[in-house]
Amino acid sequence: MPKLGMEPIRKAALVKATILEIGRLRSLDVTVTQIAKRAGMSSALAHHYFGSKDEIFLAAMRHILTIYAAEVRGALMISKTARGRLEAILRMSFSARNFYGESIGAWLNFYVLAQTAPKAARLLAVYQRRLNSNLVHALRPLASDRATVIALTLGALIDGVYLREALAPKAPDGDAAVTMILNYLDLELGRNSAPMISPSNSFGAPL
Amino acid sequence: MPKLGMEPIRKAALVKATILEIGRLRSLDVTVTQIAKRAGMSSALAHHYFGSKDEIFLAAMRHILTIYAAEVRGALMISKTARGRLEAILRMSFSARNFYGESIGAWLNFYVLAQTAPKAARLLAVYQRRLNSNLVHALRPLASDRATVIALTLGALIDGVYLREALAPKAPDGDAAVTMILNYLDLELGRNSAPMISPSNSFGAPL
DNA sequence: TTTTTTGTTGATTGATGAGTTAATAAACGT
DNA sequence: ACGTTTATTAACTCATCAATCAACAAAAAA
Repeated sequence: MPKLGMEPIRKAALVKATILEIGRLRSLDVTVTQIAKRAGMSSALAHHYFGSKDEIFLAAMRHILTIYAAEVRGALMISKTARGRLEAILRMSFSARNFYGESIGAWLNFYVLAQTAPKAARLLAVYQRRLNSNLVHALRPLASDRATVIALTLGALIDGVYLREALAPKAPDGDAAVTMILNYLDLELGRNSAPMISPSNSFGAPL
Repeated sequence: MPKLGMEPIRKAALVKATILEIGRLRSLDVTVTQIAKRAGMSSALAHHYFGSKDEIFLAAMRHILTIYAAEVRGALMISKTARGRLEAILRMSFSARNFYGESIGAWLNFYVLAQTAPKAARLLAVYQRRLNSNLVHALRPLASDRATVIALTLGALIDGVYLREALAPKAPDGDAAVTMILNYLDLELGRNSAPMISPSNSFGAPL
């Protein structure tokens, strides 16, 4: 009983199932059959729509990055101050959608995939460039010459916290992650002037 | 022509070959046959000595952690000041032995292994606890109450920088990594002294 | 000298899993 | 009505790989 127009539906289901399964097993050793079963279809159909397992993985990765990018874009638009934009980027990086069990597990494994799959590496490079560009942009008015260094450090910090959460047996705590990184940021910005609009800086003002 | 006492030699060769192959392929999808061949023996012999592929991986991981721990211990012993001890930990984390292509690639993959193999997770937990304890210990006299927070941040930064180097197509730069992290550290400690020993800082002093 | 222990490998087994094929069927266009 | 396109899967092929086995060789112990 072939209802037509199934392609996008099936593809979306497969992408979702892929992220779920990778997150659940915390490994890229997920079989196409597993993914397909969770998505409610046969493995043959998965191959029919995506051609290969690699393509399924790439589609899942693309999806995660797309969601994340959209969230950051949205949050940036409603942020007026430079400090607010930085905080927005951080909050989105550890938002509920991106920072829960399945996504975190999938992330780490995508990093691994990027080590061997050139297409995955390119996707990840795009994400990293965009993140860095966003950070530098927001930092420029606050720390003109040191913007690039701070952006690099922030990027590394984000990845590091993510990595540690991926390993932690406990449930991830996005707020704690953001607080920790903001602490570093305020330390950096507190140094050379930097118009301190925002609260929660080292002067002890409450959030 | 069986010379006796081969066991430790063979095992060491296999461990070395494992790290090399995982680093080279940047993936845990290394076959026992590949490892054994690089170590100059048959896959059957590898199984004979280690019993299973998992045990081979664990031995390799244990080896890397042992080397790293020994280096840190050694560096800590000859450091007199608290600040020197912190710098020592950082330098060792990005030292030549730990911070070159093969080891970096192996590291990231051991993190992945730890997600599924409980024994690997335990090993990694030991490393993380020891690192944190070392950091807190060295930080205590410099930032008594904030020591734990700073230690956590440093740990995340180390992992984050490592992760990014694992992905970068270019050759790793340990000095740059250390400088970046020391920058954060001095910022935290800045309030109370912190002599600027390190080169290549924002003052533009040449190496 | 016989027996046991240690070292070693080619060949085999058994499982698993990616990708293909052949077939069925319902919708759509003409 | 009829051929084409889209949806779908059971069954199959083919490759890979971890692990085991059977066998041989040499040193050490008895």
